[in-house]
Amino acid sequence: MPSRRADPLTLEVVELIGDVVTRYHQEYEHAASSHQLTGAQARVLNLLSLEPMPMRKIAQKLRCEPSNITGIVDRLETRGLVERRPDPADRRVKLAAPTEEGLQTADRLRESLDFAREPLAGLSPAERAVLRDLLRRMLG
Amino acid sequence: MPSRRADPLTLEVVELIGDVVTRYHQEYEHAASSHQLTGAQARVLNLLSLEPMPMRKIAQKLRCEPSNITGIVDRLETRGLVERRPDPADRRVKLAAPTEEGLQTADRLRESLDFAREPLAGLSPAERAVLRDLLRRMLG
DNA sequence: TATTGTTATACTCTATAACTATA
DNA sequence: TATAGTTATAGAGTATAACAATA
Repeated sequence: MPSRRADPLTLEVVELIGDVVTRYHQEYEHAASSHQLTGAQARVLNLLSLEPMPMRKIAQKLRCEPSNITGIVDRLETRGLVERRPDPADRRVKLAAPTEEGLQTADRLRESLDFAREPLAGLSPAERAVLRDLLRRMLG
Repeated sequence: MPSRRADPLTLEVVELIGDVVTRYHQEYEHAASSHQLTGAQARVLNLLSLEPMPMRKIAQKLRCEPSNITGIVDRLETRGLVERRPDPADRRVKLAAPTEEGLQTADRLRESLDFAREPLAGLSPAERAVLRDLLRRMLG
């Protein structure tokens, strides 16, 4: 791939997207650590609060090796936020599911995780629709 | 902060931004590892390729503790991509600077790091300007 | 044989605290 | 005293490979 020089406008948009990504991650980590969770733990807890799932599926969602999930769920389980249940349909499978306390933590986390909600408040509904359409096209 | 329920449009935009963040990070890590670098190493190398700087300043840019930078620069130095130079003005300071090979690696990395360039190719200049303005307002 | 989850291993990133050499 | 960089330490995330239980 030859290095085509992008125009200044494109470069600025690329940089702005990088800024959004940076801020998003900072606020995500901060929100997680305010609940004594790491970013990875918060992501798994959020995932499970939507729907209990096998360890392997968590790894697929997070795009990492299944062996990593063992440790992350171990730590959430030690904290009493998640539990492992047998899968009646397949005894090899363990279903990870949030406890009642885990669901509450996930809810409180989600409230502080809607980073974009505040900045979007400054945009009109029409502008938000434009932003939505542009982002959709960016993501293909 | 009470949990106000956001409208569907806002929620979709929030989710789309999350998708952009996810894809950005995946492509960043992939581009870095294609050069046998970790994400943190790639970020430091890119930073230094713009301008040599003291170890402490790298930590400020990356928003991490200075002690972490020692190891990251160590690994880049072992690879021959970065070198430590004395600061004539203050003998406590070590300036981290890219080697010739480090600059070349940074250049090749940058070519594959302009993630947004390709997706933006589908947007007209006018649409890019709209996106730029919306992102600017999001970032305050 | 193939799949699920785990264990063992090794590396990297991260923060904290203590150390050194300068200022 | 204060600052720059390092070292030591510990915890967490990650990938790879090998393993037991089950399909």
